[in-house]
Amino acid sequence: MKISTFNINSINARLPILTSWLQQTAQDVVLLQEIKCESAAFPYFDLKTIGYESKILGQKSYNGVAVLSPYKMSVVQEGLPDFEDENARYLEVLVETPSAPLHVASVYLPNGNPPQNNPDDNSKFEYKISFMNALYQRAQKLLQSGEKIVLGGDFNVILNEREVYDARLFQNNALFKESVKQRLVALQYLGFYDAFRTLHPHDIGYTFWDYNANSFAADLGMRIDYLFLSPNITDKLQSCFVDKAPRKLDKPSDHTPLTAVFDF
DNA sequence: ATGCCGCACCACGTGCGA
Repeated sequence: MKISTFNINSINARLPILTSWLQQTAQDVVLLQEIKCESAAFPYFDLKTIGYESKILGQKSYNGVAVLSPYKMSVVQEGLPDFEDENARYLEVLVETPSAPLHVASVYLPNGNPPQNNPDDNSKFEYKISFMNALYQRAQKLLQSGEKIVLGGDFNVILNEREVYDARLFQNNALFKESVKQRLVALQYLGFYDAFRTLHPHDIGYTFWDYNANSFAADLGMRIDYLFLSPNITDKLQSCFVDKAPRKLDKPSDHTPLTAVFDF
């Protein structure tokens, strides 16, 4: 069982990269973020042609999340429960894999930094905190179900100074605020395991590099994409790695996929 | 990196991202 998360930064701008990556890596479940389109513009047919069904929560221009799989899927939750959200940032799907039903969520957490033209506006940060609170509540409920669960996506959180190329530059950034880090730590204390860190306690695991300058070539990255696993699949985790190949292509996303492989 | 790039769109400038 191979599961990946990938912030695609517009699925239509990235369709050739996505389809060739899918064909080369043969995924069982893919969690996409920032598809940046509504259902009418989503490339269902192109993905179906290479063997993938799609469930999406779309939005024009911004945000938008999706789950791809060759297996039967049913949507469980569009958006977080008890959380009014005008943005498409959370999609929960039950995937009927050959070995077991798998409950997955594609998560695109808000960035939380203020708009450029209004640095004192903290409304986006408050929105981020509210989203994280609602996500915590949902995660708690999911764990109680006893199902096999993967919460994956772009969490827009740098957990500590070792997860970014230069923490000094992010001291006041919404990705690195104490209240934000604490909430992602709290999610783990519920019983969700950070797949990459579970198997790689010390390795660099950057998943994002800015488009600017030579961020990727110089490895000026950060680890902000995660696969969080329920305990009943963490013990079946065989490997977890950042797949840097798609980031090296022409016209890449600024993120690259994170992949986990299980022995079920 | 306080946007040097790239995306979408009521598009040739603006909003947004991390």
